[in-house]
Amino acid sequence: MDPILKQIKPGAPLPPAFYRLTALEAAPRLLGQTLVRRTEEGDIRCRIVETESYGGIEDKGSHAYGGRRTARTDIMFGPGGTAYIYLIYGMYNCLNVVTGTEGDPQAVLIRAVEPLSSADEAAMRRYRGTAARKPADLSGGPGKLCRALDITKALNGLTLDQPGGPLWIEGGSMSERFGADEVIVQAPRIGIAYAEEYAAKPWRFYFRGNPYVSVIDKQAEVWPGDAGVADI
DNA sequence: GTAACGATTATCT
DNA sequence: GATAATCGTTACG
Repeated sequence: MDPILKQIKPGAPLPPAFYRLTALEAAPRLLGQTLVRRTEEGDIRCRIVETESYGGIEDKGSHAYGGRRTARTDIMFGPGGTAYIYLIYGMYNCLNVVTGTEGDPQAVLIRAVEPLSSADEAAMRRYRGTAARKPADLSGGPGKLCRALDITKALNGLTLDQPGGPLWIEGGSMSERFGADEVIVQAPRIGIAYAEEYAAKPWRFYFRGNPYVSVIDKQAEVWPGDAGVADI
């Protein structure tokens, strides 16, 4: 059993130590956890099913590459446990979970979620506006899930490690996280062709076969899991 | 000041 | 598969 996952309790906020992990350690372990969005009309709960790691100043795919600490990226350099939300292509917001320690920019992009109940799905459909014909249309993609959950830059910098705010993360149930046919796979990240040797790093993680995943990679390999991971 | 572009998506062929 | 949409951020001067 993964020593980090062992400390995650279903329905409870993720332990503070989780947010001190590197993005590469945290990204596969955020799969199956519950993202909760509190709106004026009620809570929307969904399960994280696809993530990407953006870690460190050496990662040419990261906004913080080379140590770029600007007004936009500043939140990535702070301690883990906050939301880094940015606007992409002038149209879509993207949600990241900041991890790591002060001064070390680490972030996990949330690329796909699935609603936990039909009520959650209905609420997400309302925010999306368009008729989602298949699951991935609803919340399979970083921009789509932010639309479906009404996540905008107004929530940038928000704390994610304690419940009660507009957005937080709770442990998912172990049965949900490790269903009989549920396997975590890893593949190269999406949309970072410019990142040279970092473009091919297999730092995208998702549940194989999950219909909400944004892009299926036929060459994806099974994530090896907890080998070599220390207790937190 | 200003130009180039992006961790994307919807729509059209 | 190709391409338009649309604007904040970034780098450069």
